[in-house]
Amino acid sequence: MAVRTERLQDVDAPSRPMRADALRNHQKILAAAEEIFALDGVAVPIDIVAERAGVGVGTLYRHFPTKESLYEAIVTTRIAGLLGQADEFIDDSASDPGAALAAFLREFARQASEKQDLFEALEQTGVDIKSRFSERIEELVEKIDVLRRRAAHAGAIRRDVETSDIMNLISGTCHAAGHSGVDEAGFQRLVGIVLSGLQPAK
Amino acid sequence: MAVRTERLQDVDAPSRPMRADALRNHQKILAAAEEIFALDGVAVPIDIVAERAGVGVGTLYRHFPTKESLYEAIVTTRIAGLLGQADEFIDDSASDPGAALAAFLREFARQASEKQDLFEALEQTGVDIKSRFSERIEELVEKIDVLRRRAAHAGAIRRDVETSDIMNLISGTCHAAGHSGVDEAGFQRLVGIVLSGLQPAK
DNA sequence: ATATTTCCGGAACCTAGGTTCCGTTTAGTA
DNA sequence: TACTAAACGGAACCTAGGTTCCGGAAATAT
Repeated sequence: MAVRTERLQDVDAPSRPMRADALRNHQKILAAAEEIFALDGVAVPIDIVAERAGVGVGTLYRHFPTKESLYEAIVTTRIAGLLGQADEFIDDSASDPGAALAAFLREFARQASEKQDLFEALEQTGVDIKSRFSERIEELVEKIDVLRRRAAHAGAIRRDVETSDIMNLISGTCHAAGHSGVDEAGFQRLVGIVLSGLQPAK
Repeated sequence: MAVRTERLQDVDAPSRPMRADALRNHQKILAAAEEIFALDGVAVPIDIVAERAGVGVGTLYRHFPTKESLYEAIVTTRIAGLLGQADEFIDDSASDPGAALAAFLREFARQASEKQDLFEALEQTGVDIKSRFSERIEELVEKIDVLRRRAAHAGAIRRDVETSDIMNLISGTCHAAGHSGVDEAGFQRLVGIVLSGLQPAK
């Protein structure tokens, strides 16, 4: 779940602590959005989210001025989680680079496949710069790039693939898998194919 | 281009041949839609298509009772083209099965990547059955399945991949490539990765 | 307990895009 | 050329979904 609660009023505005009910609603909204966006994607009407949170739309808009801002809050949290996991793989210098990359990508794909919102965000990588979490995605790309370079250096994957290729393959696969309703097993098979495609030609 | 012109009135309705201007408009609409859908995808407002065709919306709706019906007409034509090409690869018993599959998939992917509408249609494979061209896609899957089986039998690709896997990988890749604006070269690289991922483990 | 201030809820508003309607135009025909 | 039926065009309509507004509740401060 991992929800941000602190600092809900603007910086340097020591006015007053947020009212108790307001805080409660804020979290209810985040929780509801997390659940519903994951299941149905961002296309879900905002009213549904409000209803699920047991709150009026007006209240929802008081906390998040825009549907996109709510979406952004959720996705940013999700990506933050991935960033943490990426770091673990990067720091674990024990395992071999090829395995580290593969393991991370599998995890990455697994999450993207079960959180509609996440992959909907990913598949926009490089499109409209307007979305504010694009810099989070940049960070993610950086980290994957580290793993990719190491794997390439170790000869575990081709040298001519770029990190953006990897992103495209994974997010594309997630997309297709999501839309045609394959099960977890089938999904991992797809990722497996992509991973073996990344290996150097024999 | 390849546009259907015949039989625009219902079957067994020998009433009268279509008026000349009507026929002309019909084709202008199809041509405009083909161009615009390919470029901008199905999401483009219907008014734009009408404008591009130099026709009022009313006229457009006289020829195609629904936006979806227009879309369907375009996509059906596109898929028909692919079916033809698939047959060529199937009939050409000279070339080796692995190469035939790869060549067809490359061509398939190339077309999907340059026709937004096509891949938007493909990525719905298996979702809503309502779209009437779903049976065309079935046909396509059948043909790809022939190529796949032969390639598998010849040992050119793994035996554990299903045709739906291939469809998912290709259409997913098209999707991602389309959304992140890679060039033709980058795109073929992605397809290449997928293709080599399909090969048996060394 | 009362005043003050924040917050709540949901009706109302606005926009975009698909679809329909109908007065006008034009092709086909005698 | 005049008549009729088919086709045209685009204003108007309808719906869905995001966003705003404001009178009424509810917390917190005094």
